[in-house]
Amino acid sequence: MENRMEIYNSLTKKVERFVPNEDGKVGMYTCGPTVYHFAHIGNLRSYIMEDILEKTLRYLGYDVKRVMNITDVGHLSGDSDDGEDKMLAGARREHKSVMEIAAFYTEAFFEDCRKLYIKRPDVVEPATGCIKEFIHMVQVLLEKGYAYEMGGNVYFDTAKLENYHVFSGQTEEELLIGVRDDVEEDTNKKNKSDFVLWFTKSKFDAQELKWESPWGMGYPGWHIECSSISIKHLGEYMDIHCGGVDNIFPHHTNEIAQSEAYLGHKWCNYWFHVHHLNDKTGKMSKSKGEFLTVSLLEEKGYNPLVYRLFCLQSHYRKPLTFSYEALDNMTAAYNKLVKRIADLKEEGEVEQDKYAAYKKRFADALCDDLNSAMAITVLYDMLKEDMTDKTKLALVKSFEEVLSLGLFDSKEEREDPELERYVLERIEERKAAKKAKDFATADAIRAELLSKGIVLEDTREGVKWKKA
RNA sequence: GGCGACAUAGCCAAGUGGUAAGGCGUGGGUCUGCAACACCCUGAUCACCAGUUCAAAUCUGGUUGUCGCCUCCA
Repeated sequence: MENRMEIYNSLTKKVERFVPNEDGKVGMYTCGPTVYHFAHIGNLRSYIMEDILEKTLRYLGYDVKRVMNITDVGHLSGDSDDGEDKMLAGARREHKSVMEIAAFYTEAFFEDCRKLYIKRPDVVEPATGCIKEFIHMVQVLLEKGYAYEMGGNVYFDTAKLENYHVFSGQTEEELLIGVRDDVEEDTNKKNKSDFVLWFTKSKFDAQELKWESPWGMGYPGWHIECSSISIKHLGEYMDIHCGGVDNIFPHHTNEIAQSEAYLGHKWCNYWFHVHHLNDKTGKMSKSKGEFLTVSLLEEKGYNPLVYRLFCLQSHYRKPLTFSYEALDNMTAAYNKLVKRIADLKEEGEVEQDKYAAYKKRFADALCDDLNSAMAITVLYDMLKEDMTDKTKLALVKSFEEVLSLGLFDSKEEREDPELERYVLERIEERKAAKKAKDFATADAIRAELLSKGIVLEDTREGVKWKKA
């Protein structure tokens, strides 16, 4: 098939034509959440933009297989020996078992995704389900001489690689200068950048979850899971790997190191990284400032899809600053957009030439390094165009395959026959009152419906109503 | 200290060589029993300085600022 997608590749630092290994098929991997707490909306920005990427590829006709891991073990607060497992910290905080915590926050994560209309990946794999595969990979790395045992743990030997720092182009020495001083050094490591593949001994030894391994009872390091899970489901050659920019180092760097050492050849061709959501004070994180979750936005009266639109209006490779003012703006824009689409009628015929032309413009925008803001503009331009409503509706439906903004939701909501009958009755009564110049009664009816959450509007085409 | 990203109107933001898309808001107007909706009109020389060019927001160099990464983070 025709490959027309252009996408920025963090590996080459260039916008490149996207050409999958196998024509028409895409293997896509996403680093999933560490399920020790709720996801904040900054985390979700990545998943929204990855969702757009996946849906764009499908829109273009690719057969996409997308895999996501769930990190429910092995993600330490620090990668050195004294690190504390995030999961365990979460469990202690809430007086629950690690598995309970994992189950709860995994569910919460997908619930957030559902609210944001993020498609669930084809394969979702928890790390704890792949221990056998992790052990196998570590064994192979040991056999090939890329790993060593020291002090009870297995480490990856980064000195065995010529190009470990593939993303940054920095050398070992450069990275060491001025490095943070709050990290305790792990004296077992041969090289500073070596990382743990398998733990059996750590100062923090109260792990709930441990497995038998050739090196003793223990648990996997964080990086091994993504390599292993992706190879398990997508094979030895992967097309595109996604994640937030902060994963570039060390996580993705280490993934590449161990995967390519294990496989003996190039592993993943394209790396897609989404930049951060900031607030006025800087990067949004769980450890400072307001902990913004989807639920919190809902409590404050915001539709999660407004946040999705907010993300789509900016480029994934630019930092985005969150503010309530911006979200208020976006709410107004969103409501206007939905209303405009709800007012389209099933009239006329689809004008095929215009339909095709706008679909092309829309796809072109997305093919231009996922220019979602421009895709939204195409939507607005299309709605302004002089053509039948039927054509516009067909186009909105088509665009929604990628945008997933719930642009038809208000139409669906209307399909409540009982409510509709009642409202139409009241509208008739009001009409009669208005005709008799009894505006007090007319206003009373409008007020009554408003108290039930129904907003009336007198337009040129007659009275319209919607849920507030 | 090293590496990297970004800097466009009140807010969000597109635009990578030919004299600034779009959205929201603001102000004015049309319509209207009122309100709302809808529609029309309304705004910036692109952080700063220097350079390349017939031509720069767009390329080069520098300055300033903001943010990120350099083993917690999407």
